[in-house]
Amino acid sequence: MNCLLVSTEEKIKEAAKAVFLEKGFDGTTTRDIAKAAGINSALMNYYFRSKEKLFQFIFNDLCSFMFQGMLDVVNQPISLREKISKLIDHQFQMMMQNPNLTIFIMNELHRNPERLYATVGMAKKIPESIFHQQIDEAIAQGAITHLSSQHIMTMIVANIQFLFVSKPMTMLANGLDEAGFKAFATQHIEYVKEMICDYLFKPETAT
Amino acid sequence: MNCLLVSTEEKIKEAAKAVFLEKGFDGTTTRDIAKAAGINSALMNYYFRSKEKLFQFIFNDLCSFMFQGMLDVVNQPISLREKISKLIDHQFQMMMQNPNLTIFIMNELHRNPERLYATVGMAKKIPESIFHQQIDEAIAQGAITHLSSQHIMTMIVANIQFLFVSKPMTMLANGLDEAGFKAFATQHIEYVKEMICDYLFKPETAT
DNA sequence: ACCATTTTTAATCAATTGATTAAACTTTTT
DNA sequence: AAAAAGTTTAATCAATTGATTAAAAATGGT
Repeated sequence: MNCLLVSTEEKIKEAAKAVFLEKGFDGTTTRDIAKAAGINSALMNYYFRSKEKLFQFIFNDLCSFMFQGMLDVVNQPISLREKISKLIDHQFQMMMQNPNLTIFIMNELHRNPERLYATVGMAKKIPESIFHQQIDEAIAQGAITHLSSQHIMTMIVANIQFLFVSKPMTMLANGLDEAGFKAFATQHIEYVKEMICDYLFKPETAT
Repeated sequence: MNCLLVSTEEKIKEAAKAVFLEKGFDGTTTRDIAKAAGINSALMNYYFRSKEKLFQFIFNDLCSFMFQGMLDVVNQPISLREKISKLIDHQFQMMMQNPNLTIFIMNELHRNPERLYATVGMAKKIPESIFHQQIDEAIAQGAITHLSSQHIMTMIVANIQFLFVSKPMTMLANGLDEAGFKAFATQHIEYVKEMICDYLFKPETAT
Protein backbone atom coordinates (compact mmCIF):
# COMPACT_ATOMS: atom_id res chain seq x y z
CA MET A 1 0.00 0.00 0.00
CA ASN A 2 1.38 3.36 -1.05
CA CYS A 3 1.17 5.72 1.92
CA LEU A 4 3.10 8.71 0.62
CA LEU A 5 0.37 11.27 1.17
CA VAL A 6 -2.03 9.82 -1.39
CA SER A 7 -2.43 6.38 -2.92
CA THR A 8 -1.84 5.84 -6.61
CA GLU A 9 -5.49 5.00 -7.10
CA GLU A 10 -6.48 8.32 -5.58
CA LYS A 11 -3.98 10.18 -7.74
CA ILE A 12 -5.49 8.60 -10.84
CA LYS A 13 -9.02 9.46 -9.75
CA GLU A 14 -8.17 13.08 -9.06
CA ALA A 15 -6.26 13.49 -12.30
CA ALA A 16 -8.98 11.76 -14.31
CA LYS A 17 -11.64 13.97 -12.75
CA ALA A 18 -9.76 17.13 -13.67
CA VAL A 19 -8.91 16.06 -17.21
CA PHE A 20 -12.34 14.62 -18.03
CA LEU A 21 -14.00 17.77 -16.70
CA GLU A 22 -11.84 19.92 -18.91
CA LYS A 23 -11.63 17.86 -22.10
CA GLY A 24 -14.58 15.47 -21.98
CA PHE A 25 -14.42 11.75 -22.67
CA ASP A 26 -13.61 12.03 -26.37
CA GLY A 27 -11.05 14.78 -25.90
CA THR A 28 -9.17 12.92 -23.19
CA THR A 29 -6.41 10.37 -23.85
CA THR A 30 -5.30 7.86 -21.28
CA ARG A 31 -1.84 9.38 -21.58
CA ASP A 32 -3.30 12.79 -20.62
CA ILE A 33 -4.56 11.29 -17.40
CA ALA A 34 -1.35 9.42 -16.67
CA LYS A 35 0.68 12.56 -17.22
CA ALA A 36 -1.60 14.65 -15.01
CA ALA A 37 -1.39 12.00 -12.29
CA GLY A 38 2.37 11.66 -12.67
CA ILE A 39 2.21 7.92 -13.15
CA ASN A 40 3.08 5.33 -15.76
CA SER A 41 0.33 5.04 -18.34
CA ALA A 42 -0.11 1.32 -17.79
CA LEU A 43 -1.16 1.93 -14.19
CA MET A 44 -4.48 3.31 -15.29
CA ASN A 45 -5.36 -0.09 -16.72
CA TYR A 46 -4.03 -1.82 -13.63
CA TYR A 47 -6.38 0.00 -11.25
CA PHE A 48 -9.32 0.58 -13.58
CA ARG A 49 -9.61 -1.92 -16.35
CA SER A 50 -10.18 0.59 -19.13
CA LYS A 51 -10.67 4.23 -19.98
CA GLU A 52 -14.40 3.53 -20.22
CA LYS A 53 -14.55 2.00 -16.72
CA LEU A 54 -12.57 4.85 -15.21
CA PHE A 55 -14.84 7.34 -16.91
CA GLN A 56 -17.97 5.61 -15.62
CA PHE A 57 -16.58 5.83 -12.11
CA ILE A 58 -15.71 9.53 -12.39
CA PHE A 59 -18.98 10.40 -14.09
CA ASN A 60 -20.96 8.64 -11.40
CA ASP A 61 -18.92 10.41 -8.75
CA LEU A 62 -19.55 13.83 -10.24
CA CYS A 63 -23.26 13.16 -10.72
CA SER A 64 -23.57 12.13 -7.09
CA PHE A 65 -21.76 15.27 -6.03
CA MET A 66 -24.09 17.38 -8.09
CA PHE A 67 -27.37 15.83 -7.01
CA GLN A 68 -26.60 14.94 -3.42
CA GLY A 69 -26.29 18.55 -2.37
CA MET A 70 -29.55 19.36 -4.08
CA LEU A 71 -31.32 16.43 -2.46
CA ASP A 72 -30.04 17.39 0.99
CA VAL A 73 -31.52 20.87 0.74
CA VAL A 74 -34.70 19.68 -0.91
CA ASN A 75 -35.42 17.29 1.94
CA GLN A 76 -34.74 19.72 4.79
CA PRO A 77 -37.70 20.36 7.12
CA ILE A 78 -37.95 24.08 6.39
CA SER A 79 -40.52 26.34 4.77
CA LEU A 80 -40.90 26.37 1.02
CA ARG A 81 -39.75 29.94 0.70
CA GLU A 82 -36.63 29.34 2.75
CA LYS A 83 -35.99 26.12 0.88
CA ILE A 84 -36.05 27.76 -2.52
CA SER A 85 -33.74 30.49 -1.31
CA LYS A 86 -31.34 27.93 0.15
CA LEU A 87 -31.53 25.82 -2.98
CA ILE A 88 -30.47 28.74 -5.13
CA ASP A 89 -27.68 29.78 -2.78
CA HIS A 90 -26.32 26.28 -2.41
CA GLN A 91 -26.38 25.62 -6.10
CA PHE A 92 -24.70 28.90 -6.87
CA GLN A 93 -21.90 28.16 -4.42
CA MET A 94 -21.41 24.72 -5.90
CA MET A 95 -21.21 26.11 -9.42
CA MET A 96 -18.81 28.86 -8.42
CA GLN A 97 -16.47 26.17 -7.17
CA ASN A 98 -17.09 23.79 -10.09
CA PRO A 99 -17.89 25.99 -13.05
CA ASN A 100 -17.76 23.30 -15.71
CA LEU A 101 -19.56 20.54 -13.85
CA THR A 102 -22.86 21.10 -15.64
CA ILE A 103 -21.53 21.46 -19.18
CA PHE A 104 -19.54 18.27 -18.64
CA ILE A 105 -22.47 16.21 -17.38
CA MET A 106 -24.92 17.58 -19.91
CA ASN A 107 -22.55 17.06 -22.80
CA GLU A 108 -21.65 13.49 -21.91
CA LEU A 109 -25.30 12.70 -21.38
CA HIS A 110 -26.11 14.20 -24.74
CA ARG A 111 -23.37 12.19 -26.44
CA ASN A 112 -24.40 8.91 -24.89
CA PRO A 113 -27.65 8.78 -22.91
CA GLU A 114 -27.88 4.96 -22.91
CA ARG A 115 -24.40 4.37 -21.58
CA LEU A 116 -25.06 6.65 -18.62
CA TYR A 117 -28.62 5.63 -17.94
CA ALA A 118 -27.90 3.84 -14.65
CA THR A 119 -25.77 6.68 -13.34
CA VAL A 120 -28.46 9.28 -13.63
CA GLY A 121 -30.96 7.18 -11.73
CA MET A 122 -30.46 9.40 -8.71
CA ALA A 123 -31.92 12.34 -10.61
CA LYS A 124 -35.26 10.55 -10.31
CA LYS A 125 -35.18 11.03 -6.56
CA ILE A 126 -35.76 14.75 -6.85
CA PRO A 127 -39.32 14.52 -8.16
CA GLU A 128 -40.03 12.09 -5.30
CA SER A 129 -38.78 14.33 -2.52
CA ILE A 130 -40.44 16.25 0.31
CA PHE A 131 -40.12 19.27 -1.93
CA HIS A 132 -42.73 17.82 -4.25
CA GLN A 133 -45.22 17.27 -1.40
CA GLN A 134 -44.62 20.74 0.00
CA ILE A 135 -45.44 22.28 -3.34
CA ASP A 136 -48.62 20.25 -3.72
CA GLU A 137 -49.75 21.41 -0.29
CA ALA A 138 -48.86 25.03 -0.97
CA ILE A 139 -50.82 24.93 -4.20
CA ALA A 140 -53.80 23.33 -2.48
CA GLN A 141 -53.72 26.15 0.11
CA GLY A 142 -53.46 28.74 -2.66
CA ALA A 143 -50.17 29.91 -1.18
CA ILE A 144 -48.24 29.76 -4.45
CA THR A 145 -48.84 29.91 -8.15
CA HIS A 146 -50.13 26.66 -9.59
CA LEU A 147 -46.94 25.02 -10.89
CA SER A 148 -45.65 21.46 -10.75
CA SER A 149 -42.42 20.89 -8.83
CA GLN A 150 -40.70 19.87 -12.07
CA HIS A 151 -41.32 23.29 -13.55
CA ILE A 152 -40.20 25.06 -10.40
CA MET A 153 -37.05 22.97 -10.18
CA THR A 154 -36.31 23.58 -13.84
CA MET A 155 -36.63 27.33 -13.33
CA ILE A 156 -34.22 27.31 -10.43
CA VAL A 157 -31.68 25.05 -12.06
CA ALA A 158 -31.84 26.71 -15.48
CA ASN A 159 -31.28 30.23 -14.18
CA ILE A 160 -28.26 29.23 -12.14
CA GLN A 161 -26.56 26.55 -14.17
CA PHE A 162 -26.93 28.18 -17.56
CA LEU A 163 -24.87 31.06 -16.21
CA PHE A 164 -21.95 28.65 -16.01
CA VAL A 165 -22.73 26.64 -19.12
CA SER A 166 -22.49 29.90 -21.05
CA LYS A 167 -19.62 31.32 -19.01
CA PRO A 168 -17.08 31.41 -21.88
CA MET A 169 -19.68 32.96 -24.18
CA THR A 170 -20.64 35.59 -21.61
CA MET A 171 -17.04 36.48 -20.93
CA LEU A 172 -16.27 36.84 -24.65
CA ALA A 173 -19.46 38.73 -25.52
CA ASN A 174 -19.16 41.20 -22.65
CA GLY A 175 -15.38 41.32 -22.45
CA LEU A 176 -15.25 40.14 -18.86
CA ASP A 177 -12.38 38.64 -16.93
CA GLU A 178 -12.82 36.17 -14.05
CA ALA A 179 -13.54 38.92 -11.53
CA GLY A 180 -15.97 40.60 -13.90
CA PHE A 181 -17.82 37.38 -14.47
CA LYS A 182 -18.04 36.68 -10.76
CA ALA A 183 -19.55 40.11 -10.16
CA PHE A 184 -22.03 39.65 -12.98
CA ALA A 185 -23.05 36.19 -11.77
CA THR A 186 -23.41 37.23 -8.14
CA GLN A 187 -25.64 40.14 -9.10
CA HIS A 188 -27.62 37.97 -11.50
CA ILE A 189 -28.42 35.39 -8.86
CA GLU A 190 -30.00 38.06 -6.67
CA TYR A 191 -32.28 39.10 -9.51
CA VAL A 192 -33.15 35.48 -10.23
CA LYS A 193 -34.00 34.75 -6.64
CA GLU A 194 -36.25 37.77 -6.51
CA MET A 195 -37.89 36.92 -9.82
CA ILE A 196 -38.65 33.31 -8.94
CA CYS A 197 -39.94 34.09 -5.44
CA ASP A 198 -42.07 36.96 -6.74
CA TYR A 199 -43.57 34.65 -9.31
CA LEU A 200 -44.27 31.78 -6.95
CA PHE A 201 -45.38 33.73 -3.88
CA LYS A 202 -47.60 36.24 -5.60
CA PRO A 203 -48.55 39.07 -3.21
CA GLU A 204 -52.26 39.01 -4.07
CA THR A 205 -52.59 35.29 -3.43
CA ALA A 206 -50.48 35.10 -0.28
CA THR A 207 -52.07 33.51 2.80
CA MET B 1 -19.62 21.37 -61.50
CA ASN B 2 -21.77 18.64 -60.05
CA CYS B 3 -25.40 19.49 -60.71
CA LEU B 4 -27.13 16.29 -59.61
CA LEU B 5 -29.42 17.86 -57.03
CA VAL B 6 -26.65 19.04 -54.69
CA SER B 7 -22.97 19.74 -55.14
CA THR B 8 -20.36 17.63 -53.40
CA GLU B 9 -19.28 20.62 -51.36
CA GLU B 10 -22.84 21.09 -50.12
CA LYS B 11 -23.15 17.40 -49.29
CA ILE B 12 -20.01 17.60 -47.18
CA LYS B 13 -21.24 20.71 -45.38
CA GLU B 14 -24.59 19.19 -44.55
CA ALA B 15 -23.07 15.91 -43.37
CA ALA B 16 -20.41 17.69 -41.33
CA LYS B 17 -23.03 19.88 -39.70
CA ALA B 18 -25.10 16.88 -38.67
CA VAL B 19 -22.17 14.81 -37.41
CA PHE B 20 -20.43 17.65 -35.56
CA LEU B 21 -23.71 18.62 -33.90
CA GLU B 22 -24.20 15.08 -32.68
CA LYS B 23 -20.67 14.03 -31.77
CA GLY B 24 -18.75 17.26 -31.29
CA PHE B 25 -15.32 18.00 -32.77
CA ASP B 26 -13.40 15.44 -30.71
CA GLY B 27 -15.97 12.70 -31.17
CA THR B 28 -16.11 13.12 -34.94
CA THR B 29 -13.74 11.40 -37.38
CA THR B 30 -13.26 12.58 -40.94
CA ARG B 31 -14.42 9.14 -42.03
CA ASP B 32 -17.69 9.66 -40.12
CA ILE B 33 -18.36 12.76 -42.19
CA ALA B 34 -17.35 11.13 -45.46
CA LYS B 35 -19.63 8.19 -44.76
CA ALA B 36 -22.56 10.44 -43.82
CA ALA B 37 -22.01 12.46 -46.98
CA GLY B 38 -21.61 9.35 -49.11
CA ILE B 39 -18.30 10.46 -50.54
CA ASN B 40 -14.70 9.35 -50.65
CA SER B 41 -12.89 10.39 -47.49
CA ALA B 42 -10.17 12.24 -49.41
CA LEU B 43 -12.75 14.64 -50.83
CA MET B 44 -13.14 16.33 -47.50
CA ASN B 45 -9.52 17.46 -47.67
CA TYR B 46 -9.96 18.45 -51.31
CA TYR B 47 -12.77 20.93 -50.58
CA PHE B 48 -11.81 21.98 -47.07
CA ARG B 49 -8.14 21.68 -46.36
CA SER B 50 -8.50 19.96 -43.00
CA LYS B 51 -10.95 18.74 -40.37
CA GLU B 52 -10.13 21.87 -38.39
CA LYS B 53 -10.93 24.21 -41.29
CA LEU B 54 -14.18 22.40 -42.03
CA PHE B 55 -15.13 22.61 -38.38
CA GLN B 56 -14.40 26.33 -38.23
CA PHE B 57 -16.68 26.85 -41.21
CA ILE B 58 -19.53 24.81 -39.72
CA PHE B 59 -19.14 26.32 -36.27
CA ASN B 60 -19.23 29.82 -37.71
CA ASP B 61 -22.28 28.89 -39.76
CA LEU B 62 -24.16 27.56 -36.73
CA CYS B 63 -23.21 30.53 -34.56
CA SER B 64 -24.48 32.91 -37.22
CA PHE B 65 -27.70 30.94 -37.45
CA MET B 66 -28.14 31.12 -33.70
CA PHE B 67 -27.42 34.83 -33.24
CA GLN B 68 -28.82 36.25 -36.43
CA GLY B 69 -32.38 35.32 -35.53
CA MET B 70 -31.93 36.85 -32.09
CA LEU B 71 -30.46 40.04 -33.52
CA ASP B 72 -33.28 40.38 -36.04
CA VAL B 73 -35.92 40.31 -33.33
CA VAL B 74 -33.91 42.46 -30.96
CA ASN B 75 -33.61 45.22 -33.56
CA GLN B 76 -37.26 45.28 -34.60
CA PRO B 77 -39.07 48.61 -34.05
CA ILE B 78 -41.65 47.24 -31.61
CA SER B 79 -42.46 47.77 -27.96
CA LEU B 80 -40.27 46.25 -25.29
CA ARG B 81 -43.02 44.00 -24.03
CA GLU B 82 -43.81 42.66 -27.47
CA LYS B 83 -40.14 42.28 -28.22
CA ILE B 84 -39.47 40.14 -25.19
CA SER B 85 -42.45 37.97 -26.00
CA LYS B 86 -41.31 37.57 -29.60
CA LEU B 87 -37.75 36.88 -28.48
CA ILE B 88 -38.90 34.02 -26.30
CA ASP B 89 -41.20 32.56 -28.95
CA HIS B 90 -38.62 32.81 -31.69
CA GLN B 91 -35.92 31.26 -29.61
CA PHE B 92 -38.17 28.45 -28.49
CA GLN B 93 -39.10 27.62 -32.08
CA MET B 94 -35.45 27.62 -33.10
CA MET B 95 -34.51 25.28 -30.25
CA MET B 96 -37.40 22.93 -30.96
CA GLN B 97 -36.02 22.54 -34.46
CA ASN B 98 -32.36 22.39 -33.40
CA PRO B 99 -32.38 20.86 -29.94
CA ASN B 100 -28.64 20.34 -29.63
CA LEU B 101 -27.45 23.60 -31.11
CA THR B 102 -26.76 25.21 -27.74
CA ILE B 103 -25.01 22.30 -26.07
CA PHE B 104 -22.81 21.98 -29.15
CA ILE B 105 -21.80 25.64 -29.26
CA MET B 106 -21.34 25.94 -25.51
CA ASN B 107 -19.28 22.77 -25.29
CA GLU B 108 -16.95 23.64 -28.16
CA LEU B 109 -16.53 27.12 -26.74
CA HIS B 110 -15.74 25.62 -23.36
CA ARG B 111 -13.20 23.23 -24.86
CA ASN B 112 -11.42 25.91 -26.86
CA PRO B 113 -12.37 29.54 -26.27
CA GLU B 114 -9.29 30.98 -28.01
CA ARG B 115 -9.70 29.02 -31.23
CA LEU B 116 -13.26 30.26 -31.62
CA TYR B 117 -12.75 33.79 -30.45
CA ALA B 118 -13.23 35.43 -33.86
CA THR B 119 -16.37 33.44 -34.57
CA VAL B 120 -18.21 34.61 -31.51
CA GLY B 121 -17.53 38.24 -32.28
CA MET B 122 -21.11 38.60 -33.44
CA ALA B 123 -22.33 37.90 -29.93
CA LYS B 124 -20.97 41.31 -29.02
CA LYS B 125 -23.56 42.94 -31.25
CA ILE B 126 -26.39 42.05 -28.90
CA PRO B 127 -25.33 44.37 -26.07
CA GLU B 128 -25.02 47.14 -28.71
CA SER B 129 -28.51 46.75 -30.14
CA ILE B 130 -31.68 48.86 -30.05
CA PHE B 131 -32.81 46.51 -27.30
CA HIS B 132 -30.22 47.96 -24.99
CA GLN B 133 -31.36 51.54 -25.63
CA GLN B 134 -35.00 50.61 -25.19
CA ILE B 135 -34.26 49.12 -21.81
CA ASP B 136 -32.31 52.16 -20.68
CA GLU B 137 -35.23 54.36 -21.66
CA ALA B 138 -37.80 52.15 -19.97
CA ILE B 139 -35.75 52.16 -16.79
CA ALA B 140 -35.39 55.94 -16.95
CA GLN B 141 -39.16 56.21 -17.25
CA GLY B 142 -39.64 53.80 -14.39
CA ALA B 143 -41.58 51.47 -16.71
CA ILE B 144 -39.59 48.38 -15.82
CA THR B 145 -37.52 47.00 -13.00
CA HIS B 146 -34.01 48.41 -12.88
CA LEU B 147 -32.01 45.72 -14.71
CA SER B 148 -29.26 45.92 -17.31
CA SER B 149 -30.01 44.44 -20.73
CA GLN B 150 -27.34 41.79 -20.17
CA HIS B 151 -29.22 40.45 -17.17
CA ILE B 152 -32.54 40.49 -18.99
CA MET B 153 -31.05 38.75 -22.01
CA THR B 154 -29.43 36.16 -19.78
CA MET B 155 -32.74 35.43 -18.08
CA ILE B 156 -34.51 34.91 -21.39
CA VAL B 157 -31.79 32.81 -22.93
CA ALA B 158 -31.13 30.72 -19.83
CA ASN B 159 -34.75 29.74 -19.26
CA ILE B 160 -35.24 28.63 -22.84
CA GLN B 161 -31.92 27.15 -23.85
CA PHE B 162 -31.23 25.26 -20.65
CA LEU B 163 -34.41 23.30 -21.32
CA PHE B 164 -32.68 21.84 -24.35
CA VAL B 165 -29.21 21.60 -22.87
CA SER B 166 -30.72 19.40 -20.17
CA LYS B 167 -33.14 17.60 -22.47
CA PRO B 168 -31.60 14.12 -22.06
CA MET B 169 -31.43 14.60 -18.29
CA THR B 170 -35.03 15.78 -18.08
CA MET B 171 -36.25 12.90 -20.21
CA LEU B 172 -34.38 10.35 -18.11
CA ALA B 173 -35.30 11.87 -14.74
CA ASN B 174 -38.98 12.23 -15.54
CA GLY B 175 -39.33 9.25 -17.83
CA LEU B 176 -40.49 11.29 -20.80
CA ASP B 177 -40.50 10.39 -24.48
CA GLU B 178 -40.18 12.95 -27.28
CA ALA B 179 -43.85 13.88 -27.11
CA GLY B 180 -43.76 14.14 -23.34
CA PHE B 181 -40.76 16.41 -23.47
CA LYS B 182 -42.38 18.62 -26.09
CA ALA B 183 -45.46 19.02 -23.89
CA PHE B 184 -43.34 19.80 -20.85
CA ALA B 185 -41.23 22.33 -22.73
CA THR B 186 -44.19 24.06 -24.35
CA GLN B 187 -45.90 24.44 -20.99
CA HIS B 188 -42.70 25.58 -19.33
CA ILE B 189 -42.12 28.37 -21.84
CA GLU B 190 -45.53 29.84 -21.02
CA TYR B 191 -44.62 29.94 -17.33
CA VAL B 192 -41.26 31.48 -18.13
CA LYS B 193 -42.76 34.17 -20.33
CA GLU B 194 -45.21 35.06 -17.59
CA MET B 195 -42.53 35.04 -14.90
CA ILE B 196 -40.11 37.27 -16.80
CA CYS B 197 -42.76 39.76 -17.91
CA ASP B 198 -44.25 39.91 -14.42
CA TYR B 199 -40.84 40.63 -13.02
CA LEU B 200 -39.87 43.28 -15.55
CA PHE B 201 -43.22 45.04 -15.90
CA LYS B 202 -44.17 45.18 -12.27
CA PRO B 203 -47.85 46.17 -11.86
CA GLU B 204 -47.19 48.79 -9.18
CA THR B 205 -44.61 50.64 -11.26
CA ALA B 206 -46.38 50.44 -14.64
CA THR B 207 -46.86 53.71 -16.51
C1' DA C 1 -12.15 14.46 -81.25
C1' DC C 2 -8.60 16.46 -78.66
C1' DC C 3 -6.60 18.59 -74.80
C1' DA C 4 -6.60 20.92 -70.28
C1' DT C 5 -8.82 21.38 -66.09
C1' DT C 6 -11.43 19.82 -62.40
C1' DT C 7 -13.16 16.17 -59.60
C1' DT C 8 -13.00 11.56 -57.61
C1' DT C 9 -10.88 7.33 -56.28
C1' DA C 10 -7.99 3.68 -53.89
C1' DA C 11 -3.84 3.09 -51.59
C1' DT C 12 -0.93 4.57 -48.32
C1' DC C 13 1.53 7.56 -44.83
C1' DA C 14 3.15 8.72 -40.13
C1' DA C 15 1.26 9.70 -35.72
C1' DT C 16 -1.68 8.67 -32.05
C1' DT C 17 -4.86 5.82 -29.74
C1' DG C 18 -6.35 2.27 -25.86
C1' DA C 19 -4.55 -1.69 -24.25
C1' DT C 20 -1.32 -5.68 -23.14
C1' DT C 21 2.89 -7.89 -21.95
C1' DA C 22 6.73 -9.54 -19.41
C1' DA C 23 10.13 -8.10 -16.59
C1' DA C 24 11.66 -5.20 -12.60
C1' DC C 25 10.80 -3.33 -8.30
C1' DT C 26 8.29 -3.06 -3.47
C1' DT C 27 5.93 -4.60 0.09
C1' DT C 28 3.99 -8.13 2.98
C1' DT C 29 3.90 -12.68 4.90
C1' DT C 30 6.05 -16.60 6.65
C1' DA D 1 16.02 -14.03 4.74
C1' DA D 2 13.21 -16.35 1.49
C1' DA D 3 8.90 -16.70 -0.82
C1' DA D 4 4.67 -14.68 -2.25
C1' DA D 5 1.83 -11.07 -3.42
C1' DG D 6 1.23 -6.60 -4.91
C1' DT D 7 2.86 -2.59 -7.59
C1' DT D 8 5.36 -0.15 -11.22
C1' DT D 9 7.93 0.16 -15.40
C1' DA D 10 9.40 0.26 -20.43
C1' DA D 11 8.42 -1.78 -24.61
C1' DT D 12 5.22 -3.00 -27.74
C1' DC D 13 0.67 -4.31 -29.95
C1' DA D 14 -3.06 -3.71 -33.39
C1' DA D 15 -6.41 -0.35 -34.63
C1' DT D 16 -7.66 4.12 -35.77
C1' DT D 17 -6.65 8.75 -36.73
C1' DG D 18 -6.03 13.03 -40.12
C1' DA D 19 -3.82 13.70 -44.14
C1' DT D 20 -1.31 12.94 -48.71
C1' DT D 21 -0.36 10.83 -53.02
C1' DA D 22 -0.60 9.49 -57.76
C1' DA D 23 -3.53 7.66 -60.85
C1' DA D 24 -8.22 7.45 -62.79
C1' DA D 25 -12.54 9.45 -64.15
C1' DA D 26 -15.43 13.22 -65.43
C1' DT D 27 -16.07 17.75 -67.30
C1' DG D 28 -15.55 21.80 -70.27
C1' DG D 29 -13.50 24.50 -74.02
C1' DT D 30 -11.79 24.54 -78.66
